Amino acid sequence: MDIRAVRGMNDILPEEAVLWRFVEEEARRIFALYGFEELRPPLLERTELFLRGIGDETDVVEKQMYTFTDKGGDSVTLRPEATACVLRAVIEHGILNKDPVAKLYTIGPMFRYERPQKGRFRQFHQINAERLGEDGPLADAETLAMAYDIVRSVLGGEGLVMEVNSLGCKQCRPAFTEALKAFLAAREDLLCSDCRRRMVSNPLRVLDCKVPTCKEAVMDAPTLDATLCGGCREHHECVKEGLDALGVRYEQNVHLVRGLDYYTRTTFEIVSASLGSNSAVAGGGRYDDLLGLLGGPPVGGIGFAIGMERLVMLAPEGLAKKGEGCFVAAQNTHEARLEALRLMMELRGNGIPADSALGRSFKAQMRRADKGGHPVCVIVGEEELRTGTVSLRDMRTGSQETVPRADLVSRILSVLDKGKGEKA
RNA sequence: GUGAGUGUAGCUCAGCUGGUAGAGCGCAGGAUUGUGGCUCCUGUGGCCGAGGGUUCGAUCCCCUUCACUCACCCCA
Repeated sequence: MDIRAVRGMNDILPEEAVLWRFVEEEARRIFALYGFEELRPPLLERTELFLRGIGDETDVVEKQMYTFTDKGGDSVTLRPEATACVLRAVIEHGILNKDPVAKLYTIGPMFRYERPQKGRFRQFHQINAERLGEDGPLADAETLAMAYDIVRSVLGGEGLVMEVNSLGCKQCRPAFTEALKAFLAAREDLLCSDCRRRMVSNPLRVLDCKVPTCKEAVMDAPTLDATLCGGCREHHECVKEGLDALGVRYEQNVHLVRGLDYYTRTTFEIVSASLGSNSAVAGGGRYDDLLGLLGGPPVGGIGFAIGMERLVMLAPEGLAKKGEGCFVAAQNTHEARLEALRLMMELRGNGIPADSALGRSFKAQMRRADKGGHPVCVIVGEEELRTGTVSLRDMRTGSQETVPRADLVSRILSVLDKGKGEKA
């Protein structure tokens, strides 16, 4: 084979897709519980949307976007994240004019041109939520709780930590940034070479550095919560009260920083130690100025993204099971095979999945019935044809019964039901 | 963009100081001519990532290149 998948873009094979579907279904179920509705924007947007939305000095925009000129001469970009896309759609369709509050989710692929490694790909998938028009802290708390619920529904809560922080607003953050720059400048010789560069371009990032000496150097750096303005401080305290009320355990992480420019006030990450260096399963926060920046009404919002690859990677074994149906095996005669076809159509007509491998030897058919994990095998042979019956073999116990053809559907339904009951 | 590691069967991997490949799993068939799993037997399967060099001879040594993986960076 010469042609391989594009670097960083993965096939999700049938065995894995079962789990992916499970994860998506859990997310949709929980979104519905929280009153969120789905919005599906396109994968391709005008490049300027991301330049304005994400910030043109961020890494994502500077070096990670799949940008090209289309045949009409427009610069377009495969979306690197969903927030800007959803907000664009909200503004374009005047959604907030009909209802001042919008709770939206979207699930799908994102694209960033990065070097792939564990938990990081060029096409990756996010479960994304945006909540617009509610600027109060309790909306933050509830949104964080929802993110945690989704992650926990797949991972079970073990080894997960919800980390929260406040980045302040456009009034109080500049003061903090200045204080931090001054602090770092005084300790420049203790920092790694990357951090020396960052202390100018993006001083907040230094707080997040993983180099031990840097970690030590910033131990007693000025912290955000010390310089937050009264409004931000109150907001943050109330978010935490809300999380307490919702029963979400969290840790304050004053070094938690986000890579996209638009965040204000509340930010959070859900991290898992077992993910290696890309430890965040989910991340997000509040963006009070973004909607206005993109030409929408001056209201705030809060959102998050959950990394599906990372979620799937951490999911326990055997979480999602294949749907159960039956397998139809026929003896090697033309008549038996035709009868098998008729039976399968009748089964499917009654909503029962029916698989087969009619061209193969009878033994091979039975083997496939077993490997496919079907609980029931329907057997059609000369004997059954002659007597107007079919044989039903319970593949789990090995017991077999012969029933009148007319009773096939009802018998199978009851066997499948019984199997479900035993599992539950 | 930077660094390190790894490329051998569909998958996971062995292959000694250079002599043109092996196992397990899988798949197919049989033992069991109408019955899966367990067991046993048989079979299928490879331009040893690609190109060049050294050598009588290279999966093995050298160079180049590509791919993958991990880490940095950044993020979900």
